[in-house]
Amino acid sequence: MSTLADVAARAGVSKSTASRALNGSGYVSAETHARVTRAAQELGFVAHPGAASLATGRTQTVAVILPRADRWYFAELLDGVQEELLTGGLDLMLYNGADGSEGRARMLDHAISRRRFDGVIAVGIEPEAHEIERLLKARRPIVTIGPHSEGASSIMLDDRLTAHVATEHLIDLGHTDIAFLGGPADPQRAGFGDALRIRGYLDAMAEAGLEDAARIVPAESSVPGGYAAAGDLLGNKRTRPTGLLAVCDETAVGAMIAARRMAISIPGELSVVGIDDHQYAEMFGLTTMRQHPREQGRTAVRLLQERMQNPDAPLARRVEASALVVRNSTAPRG
Amino acid sequence: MSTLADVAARAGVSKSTASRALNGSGYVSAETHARVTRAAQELGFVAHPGAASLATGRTQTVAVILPRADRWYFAELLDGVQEELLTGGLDLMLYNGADGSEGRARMLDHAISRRRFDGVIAVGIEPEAHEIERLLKARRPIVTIGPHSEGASSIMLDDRLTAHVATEHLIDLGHTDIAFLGGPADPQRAGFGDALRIRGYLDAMAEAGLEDAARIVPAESSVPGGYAAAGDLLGNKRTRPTGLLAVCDETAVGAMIAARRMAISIPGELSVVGIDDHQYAEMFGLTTMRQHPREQGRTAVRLLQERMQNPDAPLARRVEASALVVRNSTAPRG
DNA sequence: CTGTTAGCGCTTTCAA
DNA sequence: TTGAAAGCGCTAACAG
Repeated sequence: MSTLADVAARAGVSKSTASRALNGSGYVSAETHARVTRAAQELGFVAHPGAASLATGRTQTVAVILPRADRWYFAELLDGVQEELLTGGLDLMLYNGADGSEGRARMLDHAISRRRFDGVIAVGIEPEAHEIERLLKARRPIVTIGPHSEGASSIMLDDRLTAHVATEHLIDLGHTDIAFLGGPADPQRAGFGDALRIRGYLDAMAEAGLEDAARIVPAESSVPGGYAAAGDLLGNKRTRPTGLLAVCDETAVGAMIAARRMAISIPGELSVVGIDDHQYAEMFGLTTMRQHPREQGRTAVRLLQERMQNPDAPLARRVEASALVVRNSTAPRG
Repeated sequence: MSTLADVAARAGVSKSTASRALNGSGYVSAETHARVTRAAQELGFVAHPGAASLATGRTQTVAVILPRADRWYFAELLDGVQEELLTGGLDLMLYNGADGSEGRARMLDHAISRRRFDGVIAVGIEPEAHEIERLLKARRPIVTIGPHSEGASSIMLDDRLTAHVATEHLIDLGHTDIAFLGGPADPQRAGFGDALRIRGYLDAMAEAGLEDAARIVPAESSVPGGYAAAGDLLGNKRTRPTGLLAVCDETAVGAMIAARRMAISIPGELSVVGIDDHQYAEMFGLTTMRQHPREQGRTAVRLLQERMQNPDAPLARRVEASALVVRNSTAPRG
């Protein structure tokens, strides 16, 4: 509850000197600095953020836009962002709402108009939604995680390569009938990342001369989603593939559970590869492409901070690689 | 970028009148009100939150303290909170960090000292951590979700009754050898909710004269946690229980997967009950006690708003009931 | 290196 | 019902 004036009085200096000493900006003698810091400490002084923001235009807050928190990937990301923000003394204002949901647009408007943040980390924003353009109008630096957008720094998994490598892994094991499990029923509406994963899968199939065998089975990115989709796909023994690349580990796990229910042995009769290296992958023995959302979150904060300090800093565009983690869900074609 | 002064000028009134018109406080003629609102609209005016907060002391922000975002329960809760906050035009400042984690205390101090929020929603705070006391010092209303604390409103599941009912369900089916799966290895360190669930389980067992058969098998509240713990528990056919109450659905699902791997039929040889009605419960046919974290989140916001508007409003203490949802994971003892 | 002086944009008495 | 004026607590020129 004490104000800068109190601190200044106690230290026997003016408010401006106190301010300078506390912010480390401008010249202050070592002795004065010490006196002021001590006074502040003794009074338990903490600057009123509203007042500071009014005076400087800065808020020490980062907005995080997230489609949802209930998937492993996003939750991990969020944790990483939070950790890194904390070390910088920045606050995290969360705006979570599904793409295209009713509240989402309203949320974004609300967020932007109140401009309560110095920077934005936007996760999984679809370029065609033009959300980035609206954010850019707020003239705050932006880092996207997922699809890259003009005017923003970005971090993304090399989705295409990831799916390519995963598919090749199956091909190398001798599989020729490999299905891709994931994406919406209407492939046109596939999210950016999903579309790239499908692309990588198709490329790899084509390179191996298997383009005719390629098939894409829509599935939600969740365990029940993978379970349901795999149920249909694996039901008929005649048409069942021997290899499966899932859009993410959750979907892959769902498929594995479905397979087990149908008494299809993994990896004996069916090899499954996921993408993520989800917390559950280990227990299911799932072969997968590992990515590090937590690290991505931390990196996003660092990139953002650079541009918050220097708005003219160049935009960064990071593409992350993933590594194949082989467990027991894949084996040579029987 | 336009300020209240701009709006006032455009509407041909003073700043104070404009402010009154926009905030709906005080007397303003209908005609003036209309003119001001129009002017504000045309200019796309939005009050600078920092300035408003400096003048009023209020921030239109609610802090949410969460142990983690990667579990279904917390993620759902968060979504509910966000939705409801949005309808009230409030912003959500997130502080997530595991109980007792290194950053957690720092986070809380940071949050409190900056007092950037008008109220707090604290999820799963353990009473003995004294975090609530520290929050109360910030003199902001608090709603806890989970353990109740003096001085705060609270919403909690009736954990004890829930576990009691779930256990009774198994007893009614004729089971006598029923284990509880969950809680830490050292029962003293069980979280508040977990401890109550264990209590409810023990009570029900005792009431049925089964106290000697009661046993508690520690397990993490996660699928892999349930899987690992069930592996040990179910391994020996001699000592294997016929009924299992898991601390949450994730643990229950893990146990079901473990059972299936060991070719233990559910519900033929083993009945399993969970708590939550998790997104996955349906697909696993899991019998469970349903709770509604999303609704709990919304309710928390409403309770908080009441006390934000009127600090003298009485503290609320809501205890929510859960309902038994019977699926296919439970059956009469074979 | 330090103090004085103006605000930042809004709300809120108080008088009119 | 409206306006003038005084801050809220901080920062940032500008002098000194």
